[in-house]
Amino acid sequence: MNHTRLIFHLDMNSFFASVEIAHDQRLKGKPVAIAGNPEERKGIIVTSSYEARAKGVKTTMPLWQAKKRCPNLIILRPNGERYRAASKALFEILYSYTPLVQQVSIDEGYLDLTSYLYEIHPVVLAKQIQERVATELRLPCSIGIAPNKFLAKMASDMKKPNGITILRKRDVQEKLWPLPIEEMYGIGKRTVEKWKRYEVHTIGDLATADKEFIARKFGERGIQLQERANGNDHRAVNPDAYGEYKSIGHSTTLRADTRNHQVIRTTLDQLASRVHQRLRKKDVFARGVQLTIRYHNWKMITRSQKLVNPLQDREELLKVASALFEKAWNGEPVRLLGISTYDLMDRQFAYKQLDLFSYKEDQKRDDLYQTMKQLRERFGEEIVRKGWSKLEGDEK
DNA sequence: TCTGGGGTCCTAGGACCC
DNA sequence: TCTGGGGTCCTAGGACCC
Repeated sequence: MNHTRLIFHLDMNSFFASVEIAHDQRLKGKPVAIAGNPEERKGIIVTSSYEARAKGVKTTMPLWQAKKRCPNLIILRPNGERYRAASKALFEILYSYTPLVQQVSIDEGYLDLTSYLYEIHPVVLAKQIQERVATELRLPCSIGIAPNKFLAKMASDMKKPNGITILRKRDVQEKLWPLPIEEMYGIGKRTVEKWKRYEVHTIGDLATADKEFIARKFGERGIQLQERANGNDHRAVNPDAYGEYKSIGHSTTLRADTRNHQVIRTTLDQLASRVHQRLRKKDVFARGVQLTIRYHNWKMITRSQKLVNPLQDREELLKVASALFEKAWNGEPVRLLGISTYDLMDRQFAYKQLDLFSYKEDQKRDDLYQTMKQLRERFGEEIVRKGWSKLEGDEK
């Protein structure tokens, strides 16, 4: 039951920038950043090389600000195709070690290598993987080695680039606890202040705080974080988690804030098309639709709707999303629009559901037919017909 | 000259049912 | 003549991550 596991977390170092450098060696050693097009108001840093970071370039920073900090910054547009190809090659390498690989994003994944535990030293194994990624793909990565996912994740973050870090349960107190609370995976900018208000400044503070107190102030989530701060995490490496989407959606920032119905209609139309294409590609149906509006002042609202019958059809999706928009829009200029689908199900389940639905409709018709028949038998055709037309007339 | 786009998970409140 | 409590589903918002 209580077996020791061997979990790796592999994290690519500045993935997009590294792929570009691997593709064009002349970029090596230079400050490189990947960023969107400022003309379309998408000019933010997606990622950057370590040379750029050294100059103060940071992810999500507006491009103009990055240029100010690093005037000789080499800026490239994202090349999704190229990154997906590199990612595919990376995971093929990982799968050659074990089928127990859980991809968590394009450039990051967990491996359950427990079966190697007494065969080979974990660090030797990690070096081997790192070497292969470096020689076959010309890409750097960091690997965290631990008995569970949380510790492996924290470990891979400790040495970058090209790091290998072991974090055993017995190392937690010495290596994990001194870290500031903001470095804890799962605690973000928004809650750091709250934690600090309660004198929780380090991961160690969180680990050793009174459990009742944590539960009272931070709820279930707080307790979960405290468990992890103590090095406990029982989540399994789940190879199927990636790709089993819970939602599929697209959103886009408009070139300019707008109240223009035509622009909004066109945008929703395009978003519906993109979402529809992906639903079809995965061959899934959705039982829920969510619409997102971000206003000129960055205020964001969402409106969602559950559906009786699962949909995949583009027109239906557009209809639901448009209706949600009309209901939600306060008339102020819109900055961003998004359409997302959720409660997804495979085709065969969707059809079962549709069949069931039409079955119910049929059932209702049958019931009505039976009732009418009985009425006719009791009161005669003429009376029933009059009653029926009176009813219909009353409705108008 | 502000601030992208893809997701997951959690919480809180209201409706509704028993 | 004052008003329980639990469970489930749905919606909206928000935190967080890459």
